[in-house]
Amino acid sequence: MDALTIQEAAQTTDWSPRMLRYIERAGLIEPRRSQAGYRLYGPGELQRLRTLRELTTRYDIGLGEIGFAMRLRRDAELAGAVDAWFEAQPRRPEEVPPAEWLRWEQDKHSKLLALAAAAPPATSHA
Amino acid sequence: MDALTIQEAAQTTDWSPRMLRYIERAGLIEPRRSQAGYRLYGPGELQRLRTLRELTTRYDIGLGEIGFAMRLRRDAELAGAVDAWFEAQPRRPEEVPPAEWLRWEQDKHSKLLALAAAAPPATSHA
DNA sequence: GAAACCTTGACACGACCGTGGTAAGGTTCC
DNA sequence: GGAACCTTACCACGGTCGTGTCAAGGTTTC
Repeated sequence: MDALTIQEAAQTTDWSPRMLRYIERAGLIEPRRSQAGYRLYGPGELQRLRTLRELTTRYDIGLGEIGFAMRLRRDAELAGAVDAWFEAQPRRPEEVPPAEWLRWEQDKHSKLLALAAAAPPATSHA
Repeated sequence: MDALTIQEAAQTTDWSPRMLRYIERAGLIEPRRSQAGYRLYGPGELQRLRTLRELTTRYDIGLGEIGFAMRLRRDAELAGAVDAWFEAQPRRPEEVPPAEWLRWEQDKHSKLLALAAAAPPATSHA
C-alpha cells in the first residue's frame, strides 16, 4: 500500500503523532481514513507535512497563521476587506527602516529559539 | 490642530488607550509624535482604527493575524513560500466554483507581482 | 503650581496555542 | 489471543494575546 499510518508518517516528517492530529484539527492537512478510521498519509501529505515544517521553522510562523492564510484564499470577502485596510495605509517610501516592528514581533520568539538551540534535543520527557 | 491625543482618539474609535498603544506596538498603526512624545492621531489614523475594529470583530480575527497579513505583503519570499505550500494542496472542486477560484488566484498573483516589482530589493533574509 | 493630561514599565488574568501524557477502547498482525 | 498499533477524549503546562490597572515621572494648561 501507498500510505503510512500516523506513527510512520510522524517519523518520516519529524512531527509527533500528537501534532499530526493537531494539524488535522487546524484544517491544514487532512489525511484520508481507512475503513476502521485510521489516518492514512499518502506521499502528497507527507511532502506537505515536511514543507509545513519548513515554513513554520524557517519563517517562524504558527499554524494559526497558515490557517489564516488559508482562510484568506478561501474567503474573498475577507481578503478584500483586509486588502482595503492596507490600501488605506500611508506609504513611507524611504523614511524609516520598516524592520523595527518586525524585530519586535520576532523578539518574543528569539529567546525561545536561542534557548532551544542551546539545549541539546534530548528526550525531554522521561 | 488636526490631531487627537490618545484618550480622545480612543473615545472616537471605541478602543481603549491601552489598546491603541498595543496596536502601535504590533506595528499596525503608528501615529506621529509631538515634540514631547505624545501620540497624535490624525484623521487617517482614526479612520484606520475604526476599520481595524470592523475587521477584527466582523471576521473574528486577531491583531496578530493582521500583522501576519502585513508581513505577507512586505516579505515576497515568505509570500511565495506560503503560496507554494498551498499550490501543492489538493483542490476540492465542488467546494469552490472554478471560475471564482481562478479569478482569485489571478488577482492574488497580480498583486503579488505588483508588490514584488514595487518593493526595493531589501529581501536580505537572515 | 496644581489639575489633568501624557509617557513607559510592570503585574495580573482569563483564554487560547503548541505540546506532551494518559486512559479507555477498537483494529491489525502474526 | 496477545502485542502493537490505532482512535477519541481528557488533564497539564508554559507561552502568547488581549486587556485592565497601577506606579513613577514628564507636559500642558490655566
